Amino acid sequence: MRPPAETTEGVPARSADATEDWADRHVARWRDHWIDIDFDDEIEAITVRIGFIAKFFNDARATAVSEVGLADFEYKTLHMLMIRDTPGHASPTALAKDLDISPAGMTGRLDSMEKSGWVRRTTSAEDRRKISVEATKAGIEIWRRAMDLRGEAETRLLETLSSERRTELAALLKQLTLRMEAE
Amino acid sequence: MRPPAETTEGVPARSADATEDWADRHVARWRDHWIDIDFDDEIEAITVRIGFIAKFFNDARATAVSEVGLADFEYKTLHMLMIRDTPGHASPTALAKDLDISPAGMTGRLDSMEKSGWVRRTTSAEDRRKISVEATKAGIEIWRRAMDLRGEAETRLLETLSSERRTELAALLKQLTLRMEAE
DNA sequence: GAAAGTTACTTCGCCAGCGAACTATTCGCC
DNA sequence: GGCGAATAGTTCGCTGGCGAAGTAACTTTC
Repeated sequence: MRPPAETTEGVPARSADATEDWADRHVARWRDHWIDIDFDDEIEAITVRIGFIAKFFNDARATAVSEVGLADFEYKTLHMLMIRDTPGHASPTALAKDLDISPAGMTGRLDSMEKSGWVRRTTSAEDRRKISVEATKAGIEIWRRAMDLRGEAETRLLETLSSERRTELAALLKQLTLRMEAE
Repeated sequence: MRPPAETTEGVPARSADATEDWADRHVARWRDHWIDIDFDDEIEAITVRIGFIAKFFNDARATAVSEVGLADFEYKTLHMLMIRDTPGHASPTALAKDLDISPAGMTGRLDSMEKSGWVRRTTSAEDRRKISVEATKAGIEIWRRAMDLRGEAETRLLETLSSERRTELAALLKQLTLRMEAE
C-alpha cells in the first residue's frame, strides 16, 4: 500500500525477508513523529506483532467456541476450571481471581452456566459459606471439543515456522514470561 | 546466536534455561490427557506464552490509560483514529470496522467521547449522510501521554532480551504476521 | 422522475460485567 | 461464651457493547 520507507541511518537491522508487514508500515509511518517519546522501532514492531498474533488466536478461539455452541465466557470459565491445578473444581472466588473478573460477574456466569448444565454448584458441609464449582460431564465434553478446534488453528499458523525456528521462538518467549513471572 | 536447544529423544526440546515457566507446567500437566486431541507440546507452550505476554501488554496499557484519566475504550478509539493512514480523522463506519465493534457501539463511544471533548463530529456538506470523526487537540494530547507511559512498560519487558535476540524475535514474529496477512 | 435499492448513522431492548452494599457464616480473642 | 472482624458469596444499579429495526440521504433503474 505504501512505498518502502527510506531506510537511512539509525534503522535497526532488517529481517532477511524484505516484504513489509503491517507492523513495519506502522513503524515507518510514525518514526518521525515520536522524537519526543522514548521510542524504539523494533520494540514497537514486536509489541504490535504480538498483539496481532494474540488477536488471531483469540479470534480462532472465538470461532471454535461458537462452532461447538458455547458462549465465549462459558468456554473461558470451563477452560480455567479445567486447566488449574485442581482440574474440574474450584471455589467461585478463586475462579474469579483466575479469570480476572469480579465476584459479582462470577455469580452471574455461574447462574447462567448452571442453568445450561455445564457446571454445578455444591455447598460445603463443614463451612457453609463455601461453594464448590464443578464441571459437569457435558461441560467437560464440550470444552474438549472446543479445545480440539482451537488447536487446529494454532497449529496451522505455527507450522509456518520450521521445527527449529519454533523452538527458537518458544525459548525467546519463555525468556520474557520468566521475567514477567519474576515480578 | 541460536539458543542451544538440544533435543533428546522423545522429550521435546528444552530451553537452555532449565527453570520452568507457567506454560511448561501447564503442558506437563496435560501432556498425558490429550492423546486423542492433535496436540503438540511446543505449539501449545508458544500459544500460551503469547497469550500471557499479550495480556501483560494489555494490562500495562490499561494502567497507563487509567493513569492519564482515560477509559480504555476512549484510548482505543483515539489510538485507532491516530494510527490509521489518515491520522486524526475517519468515518464512524470505517473506525468501527478497524476497532472491531458494531456501528451501534461506535455511536455510543462517539456520544460519550464527544461529550468529554476528545473527539468531534462534523457532517459532510456534499453527502449529508456522512460524518467525519476528528480527534481534538485535547484528545491527541492525552493519547500521546498514554502512549508514552505504555511504551515504558513494553520497553522494560523487552529489554530483558539482548538487542540481537530482540531482532531474532522480531523476525520470527514477522514470519507469522506475514503468513496471517497473506490469508 | 418516482419507486426500489443502497449507504450511513442512530435508536431500542437486551446482556455481561463492574463496584458497592448486603447477608450469612466462621474465626479470633478477651 | 459473646462480640467484632474476616471471609464467601449474592443482590442491585449502572455502563459499554450487541443485533435488529428505524431514519434519512443519496443512487439506480425503468
